[in-house]
Amino acid sequence: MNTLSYGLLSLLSKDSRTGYELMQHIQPFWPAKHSQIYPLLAQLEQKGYVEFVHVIQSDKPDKKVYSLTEAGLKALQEWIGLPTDPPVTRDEFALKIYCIGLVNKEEALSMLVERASYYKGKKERFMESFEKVKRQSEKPLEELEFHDPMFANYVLVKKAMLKVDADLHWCEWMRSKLKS
Amino acid sequence: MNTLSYGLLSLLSKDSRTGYELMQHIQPFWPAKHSQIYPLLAQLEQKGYVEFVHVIQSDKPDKKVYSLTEAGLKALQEWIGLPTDPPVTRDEFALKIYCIGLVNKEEALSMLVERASYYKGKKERFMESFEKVKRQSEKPLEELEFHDPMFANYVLVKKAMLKVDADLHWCEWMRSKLKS
DNA sequence: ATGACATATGTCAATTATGACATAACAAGG
DNA sequence: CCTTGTTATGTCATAATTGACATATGTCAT
Repeated sequence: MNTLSYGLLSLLSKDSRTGYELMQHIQPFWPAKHSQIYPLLAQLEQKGYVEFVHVIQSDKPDKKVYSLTEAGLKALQEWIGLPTDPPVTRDEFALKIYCIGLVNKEEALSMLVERASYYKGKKERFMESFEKVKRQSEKPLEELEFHDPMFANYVLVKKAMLKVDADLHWCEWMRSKLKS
Repeated sequence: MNTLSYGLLSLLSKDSRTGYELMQHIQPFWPAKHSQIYPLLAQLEQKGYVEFVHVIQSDKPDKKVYSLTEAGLKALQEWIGLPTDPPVTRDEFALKIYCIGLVNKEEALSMLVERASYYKGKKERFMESFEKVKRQSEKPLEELEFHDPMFANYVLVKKAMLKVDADLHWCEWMRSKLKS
């Protein structure tokens, strides 16, 4: 059982979902392609941690809706108690910045503009998620309690926003550095 | 040629370094073990992008000091102009937070305290790097110019600090949420 | 002295992750 | 009508990454 498998169980602990949906929703925390997800779901099903029902759709292709089993919940709870690996970030842009002096200022500036716009797009999507959480929640977000199912959504979007703000802030700071 | 290979060239564009040193210094941008670095260096040498000299040491094991060649510099410059992959972060802790409601508040709080202390340690190390850059630089850091070899060190430490501050800020905010 | 740790390089099996291929049904736009 | 995009599931070869094993020297603490 690798981390991604536990991640899938984690998502399934809130809602039953298809492999396709799991693939989409796990991206912010643990990027993975469907070609990695589907085999892991089959494994989890064999272990009895998840189960699925075929759902026939007329407008779209049929799907398998997965749910967490009792055994899956138990496995998930044990995993939470285990030591947590530190986050891993691999950033090609930072590697390029390390030797940015090799190109001229104009090229460097255009790279930064592009990266800033990438982060702006990300921020926009996070703001949309934030609004979505706000709409779905009955209470004002600040009053959400620990055990409320919306609590995690709220705090994780907050986390994502803080990080993307830091990235954007650095980009803008760099741009002002390069313009002078 | 994968991203890590170009990353190694990037580091070598500033200083000649051993595989061991490259492994240590590339961690913040692109975590990798020595077992991945050494074979890539051999590949890069075969391609003529780097060269090395054996250095015999009496106090420590002998080492190979790698340098960037002209061909390596050319390859590096071409890579900088190519489109840059977005950063990838995999965060087990975030996956656990998603289903944090499964455990009690006390356990959640202790997980956050631990994660906060992890980030504090990271921040301390970044602050040391910052001080080191400050000492090595002749000019005040804010006055460092684009082509100064210290410029990249300065802006990358700044980047790391901003991100770790965001992480720490979120941890403390979460702690206050859980205590109430 | 004995074990642990840092330096230093290397190989190799196993795991993790990606990209390509494959199929299929419907929607939307040109 | 045709291409492109989304939904939906799956396999497989390849690539990237890790963890274990291997070796050697020196230091430092117990």
